[in-house]
Amino acid sequence: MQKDSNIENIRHSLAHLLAMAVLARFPKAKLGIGPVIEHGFYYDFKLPKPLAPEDLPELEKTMRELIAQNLVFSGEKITPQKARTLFAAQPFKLELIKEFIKEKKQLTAYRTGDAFLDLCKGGHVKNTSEIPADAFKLTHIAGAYWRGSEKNPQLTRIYGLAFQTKEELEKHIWQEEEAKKRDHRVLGERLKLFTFAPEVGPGLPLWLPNGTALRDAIEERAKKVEAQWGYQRVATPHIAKEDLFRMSGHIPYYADSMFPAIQLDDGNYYLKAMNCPHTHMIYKAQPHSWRDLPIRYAEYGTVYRYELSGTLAGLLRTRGFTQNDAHIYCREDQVEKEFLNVMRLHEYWYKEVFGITDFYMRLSLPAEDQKKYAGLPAGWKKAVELIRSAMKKSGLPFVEAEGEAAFYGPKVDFQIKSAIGREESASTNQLDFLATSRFGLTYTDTDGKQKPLYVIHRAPLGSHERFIAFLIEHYAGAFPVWLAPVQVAVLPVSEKSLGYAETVLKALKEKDVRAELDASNETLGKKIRTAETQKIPYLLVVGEREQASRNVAVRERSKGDLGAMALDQFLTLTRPPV
RNA sequence: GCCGAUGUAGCUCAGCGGUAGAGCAACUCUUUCGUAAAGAGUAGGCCGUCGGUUCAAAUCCGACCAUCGGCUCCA
Repeated sequence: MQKDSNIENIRHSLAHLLAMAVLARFPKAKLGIGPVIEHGFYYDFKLPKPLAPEDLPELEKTMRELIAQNLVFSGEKITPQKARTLFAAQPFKLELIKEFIKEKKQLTAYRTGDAFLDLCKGGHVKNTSEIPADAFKLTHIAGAYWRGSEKNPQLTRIYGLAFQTKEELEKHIWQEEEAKKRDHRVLGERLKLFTFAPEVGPGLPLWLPNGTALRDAIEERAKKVEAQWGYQRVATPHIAKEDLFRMSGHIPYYADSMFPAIQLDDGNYYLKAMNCPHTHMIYKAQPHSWRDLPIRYAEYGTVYRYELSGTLAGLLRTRGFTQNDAHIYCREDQVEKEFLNVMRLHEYWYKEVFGITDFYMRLSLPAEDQKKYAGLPAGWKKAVELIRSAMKKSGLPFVEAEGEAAFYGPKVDFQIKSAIGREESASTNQLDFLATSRFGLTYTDTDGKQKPLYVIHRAPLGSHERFIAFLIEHYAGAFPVWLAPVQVAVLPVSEKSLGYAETVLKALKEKDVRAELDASNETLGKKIRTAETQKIPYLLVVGEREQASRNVAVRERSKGDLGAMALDQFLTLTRPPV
């Protein structure tokens, strides 16, 4: 429908109007770029003085006045020379012009009304009268580097939302507010999952008992799954000597992201930022025959990365986190099959276990700039071919992205989307063809000679921290029974039933159910309310009636009263579905 | 790290020059209760930290720390 194609034009036109409004206020402002984004638009400016959020309504008002003037948008092709004259006062535009000329692109400029001219490839409404004046809103101000590089000057970015109708705008704002209620930081607090302490430090989460129960439930499941899929578990320390990280190549490539060295009298020690080097030493501890391969070492390894303070965000970005890590050591002829199995494992976790149906893989390749990457082009090419082939065979959706590879090989990220559409990079997998040259990892082939080895790094559940953040938002805190920190709450109707409630609690614990007793001096209604807000899957109400019949009255989360039944019958309900 | 905003009791927030308040949570007492909030009372704060301005600072200014929204980065 025309409606859909038009919204982009409306958003783009609003970006121009925003630029006009800003120029009206700050005639000396320098213009960056003003593209359309998912729910609206933004425009970057170099401003003579900082802008406050309180200034946004005024800019909006100016934009509405401009809309009311029924201004005409008109575009024209311009010559490089003319472009340089027209935008002589706009250094960022001149930079773009220079680049476009180099790329031999046709330059176009768009005029809005008489006053405003912008270098722009087009996509506008014909007249501002087509823009609904009540369906956009300037939302926030943020800093953004010119052209996305921190080496460039930082500009002020103004974001706006824009829709076809006021109703759509309001609906979107409402949805954002709903999403905020699911924010893992909000629910993490309310469900008592994790916390942070200034004394411990930023980006270093503390897991409360409820959160730890969740971690343990996932980890126990992972141990079982990995045992079934042919992995062996290993464990390694959190620090290692500098030698190891020189060998791995982390020191030159990754040192900025590592916590600084601990200096001891036998040299420098570092907190590990990755588990691989340690695990490789386990592989190296004994000789391996071609018959032994593939060897799959799994571990829940805690790593520490000195992330920029401004990037820390709840559990999504921390400075210490525990990865669901494993390394698969295999021969070249095994790579494709192993990689395919890793993809199948992801599929199993996401679809079967967590009900995440919306996910895709992203193959990250090196940028044109080879300098940043450690490998030889030949090894890269081979590695990419092996991965791509496995990806195709998996039948799972994937995209390719340039310039985002790890320094030791191409990587495959799994992007997962939660029930509310938040997309997260959940898992990173790499094919490492440098382990032989860096660490001297080999195997003895049929001819008795040492042959080079491939290593697959995989982490389907990424880190506990990020994955749990995702799950909190995905389930809105209402975890399935097998994950719920507290699976059952026993609620005595009054203190008269406390004794029987304790008997029930004991019976549940004997069956390894994570159960709690609410012994507070409150009404039943209050106890139910408290338990429901804690998202506990099952509540067992026990009063004199239940005590007499040796039953429990079961209430299921969000479904309500299921009636009385024997405890054994109830226990069959709480078994995990798989 | 950079840009911007914010920082008051465990939590959510009010107060915004004359030395602090509410609701929930906690604790005590009363109540002994049948499927989403019983009633009363008590306690709890160096108003993020450190400086400055002022007769007087939670309130104004500065620095730092932390958090939030972005940028960059990333599990």
